Amino acid sequence: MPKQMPDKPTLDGLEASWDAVWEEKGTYRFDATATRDNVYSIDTPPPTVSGSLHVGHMFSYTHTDTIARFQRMTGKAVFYPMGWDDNGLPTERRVQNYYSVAGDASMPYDPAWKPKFRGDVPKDAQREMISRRNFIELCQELTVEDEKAFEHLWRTLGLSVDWSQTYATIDDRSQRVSQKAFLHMVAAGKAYQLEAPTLWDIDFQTAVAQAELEDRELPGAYHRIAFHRTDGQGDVFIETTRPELLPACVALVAHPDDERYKPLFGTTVRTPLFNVEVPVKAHPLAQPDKGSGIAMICTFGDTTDVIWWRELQLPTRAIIGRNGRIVADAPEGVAPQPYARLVGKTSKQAQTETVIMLTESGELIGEPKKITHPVKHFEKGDRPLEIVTSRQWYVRTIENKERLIELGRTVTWHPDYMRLRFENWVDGLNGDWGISRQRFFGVSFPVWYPLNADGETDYNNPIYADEASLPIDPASATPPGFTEAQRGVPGGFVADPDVMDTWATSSVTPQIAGRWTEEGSDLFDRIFPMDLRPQGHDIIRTWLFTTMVKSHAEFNVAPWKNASLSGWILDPDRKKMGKSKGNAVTPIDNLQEFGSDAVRYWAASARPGVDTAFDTGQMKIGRKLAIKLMNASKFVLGITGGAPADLAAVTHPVDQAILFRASALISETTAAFNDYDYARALERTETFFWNFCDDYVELVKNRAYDNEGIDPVGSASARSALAQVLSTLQRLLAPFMPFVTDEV
RNA sequence: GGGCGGUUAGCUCAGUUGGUAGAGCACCGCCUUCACACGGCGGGGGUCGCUGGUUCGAGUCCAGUAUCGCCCACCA
Repeated sequence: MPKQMPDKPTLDGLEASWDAVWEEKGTYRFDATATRDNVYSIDTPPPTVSGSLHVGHMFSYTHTDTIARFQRMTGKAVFYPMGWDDNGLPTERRVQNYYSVAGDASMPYDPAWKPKFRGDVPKDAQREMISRRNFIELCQELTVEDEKAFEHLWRTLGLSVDWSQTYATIDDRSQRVSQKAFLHMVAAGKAYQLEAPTLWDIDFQTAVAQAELEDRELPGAYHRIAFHRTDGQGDVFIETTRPELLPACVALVAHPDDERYKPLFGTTVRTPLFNVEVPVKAHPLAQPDKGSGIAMICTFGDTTDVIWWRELQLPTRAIIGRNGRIVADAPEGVAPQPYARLVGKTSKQAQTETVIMLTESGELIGEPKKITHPVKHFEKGDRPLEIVTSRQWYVRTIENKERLIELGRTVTWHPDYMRLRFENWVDGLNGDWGISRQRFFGVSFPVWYPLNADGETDYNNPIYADEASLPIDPASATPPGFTEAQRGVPGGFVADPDVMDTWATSSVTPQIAGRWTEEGSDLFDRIFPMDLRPQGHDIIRTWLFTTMVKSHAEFNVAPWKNASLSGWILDPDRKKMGKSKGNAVTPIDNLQEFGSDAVRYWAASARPGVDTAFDTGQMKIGRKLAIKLMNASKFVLGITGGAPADLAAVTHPVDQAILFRASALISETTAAFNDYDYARALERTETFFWNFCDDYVELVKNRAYDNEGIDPVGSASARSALAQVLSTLQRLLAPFMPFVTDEV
């Protein structure tokens, strides 16, 4: 029903009132009967609900929303779901602290169990061990509150999401889809398990994937150490930053063309202190200009060690345990006396002790030379990664590099150069994708292993769950053909204790949102491959890449037609916001201060992919624009009485000219939107709007009023043109400022 | 070492077939006249990183270079 035109239009309160209207009318509901060619589907990024809200969220989600609103206005049925990423380490850590619990994958589910504490954990409380399923239930309980806060923010911001299409990455639907996709890959030979050296976080005690690594500059020192030639011809000097790995040394290596070391190839040397005979080998990866040009190979100091160990077929002498401490038993052949002095120590402590021993024995040459060097870390971890041998699940990527790049080229990238980041990442992969994690809050592998008569696990004959039984937790469910009483006993079975990496779940968001293979649902066929994947450019190597891998494995097509990459929000010091402490702004405050349309204006002013400074000045401009639109509309509607435009009445050349320009603007902005350049569409519309107000309106004002009644034809012409252009402007601005345009 | 992006007014940025440099903010000045003081109008301010080339004409195209940032590789 028409509202009374206010004397003084205001932006205040529009968010709440229009959100209620949109919800009540189901304005943004997906039409599930629409056919694929009339659907526009969006693979919305599920935000990490255990993280805090920040302005970066509003920024990138606004970009997507302008596209969604544009597509809806072209007549498409827009599939715009929302997911919550509650799966993974951040949630797990919060749950541990909030309820004072820890997960134990071997414990059975106890449906009656309740937590003793909720946030009010006494300092001396002992963490209670609970089953994985109980742990997951706590995670779900705790994240519900966060999800509410996010939904409130999104609604206030005016995201035209269909709120009946939501999911959480740990809910049953996500688990079923993740497990099913996994079983398909196993059946097709695209996923496999392998016991191999793995990058390992000693604090979280889990494997870590290549995509989760980050380098940090740490102080270190080159230690020059003497190895003794077994032919009695003197010593060979190596330089190492990790002398504590001496007992793990399995060979020395130099470049095949290095004249200094050529005579040594094929001979052996003895390690200092530990007195192990190791060969001297040649390998092209050895760099003559690094250190002394000859390096010790340890199992394992870094990823190059792994390559040498594999390619030169060297033995294994592992000394670092999964907790990062030196293991109790010395590898075979290692002198026990000096080794005993290292047992139980951390790498750092062991290094100090080794240096003392080497100094005592005279085998450390000179003072260690201090350096700083990059050291690999888990991006969420504190201490450097170690490499330990462990059994993990992998998805084949290396053999599919070419095909993945090819599929990447079937996607239209916005901006286009982001495609190269994807291709560079794929091109640079040096191992398959490790998807198993030794954690609790994640999707479990639907797998058990038989135990032989001696109670040993038979990893070669895994028992896979039936697809019909998914989702399942093997720690609680019993494999086909067994009874629960056989769990953990010889001749029985054990569950796979691991969970999937968080990316192994979020990499199937199109399948989750689209209810893939869900009984009674044909949604997936209507939305897949999806039209758009919007996301930040920082997670091309994770989310975008892994989604491509899964889509390739299951469907052999790219999961979307377009990928649009949003930039970062930078604080005024050009630092990434939210990373450094104290500069994070609460988004809801911005929305209240400037109005959602103004914040959306700021976000939409940034060109696709461009890192953008947080700028309240730009929000002020947006607010000004929204107010101007109100006032201009008040003027036009006041003069026309809200009557629709009669284009036949537009006879005056000035009026025809403005319609002509408006028409050109529609073409230009439509083209920009079709090219995902929302910023251009906004900028052109804004420029036109200000010219319209400043020039055209002032020019025709008196003729439109026609207070004297001397030119009714000219007046009608102006009124119709005003009404028509105002209507055009409302629609062109609607994707950016939905609250004020709907109000008008 | 490889790849990518930026470099235009004090600040944040736009500038799409090459055709006499733009916006907002900030600064200064004017205006409460019937859409707009949560405002309007006007003003000052730029050798478009640098060098060379193509062209009648280059912020725009080409080559080179400097510099900042991001990603990757290296990690003895």
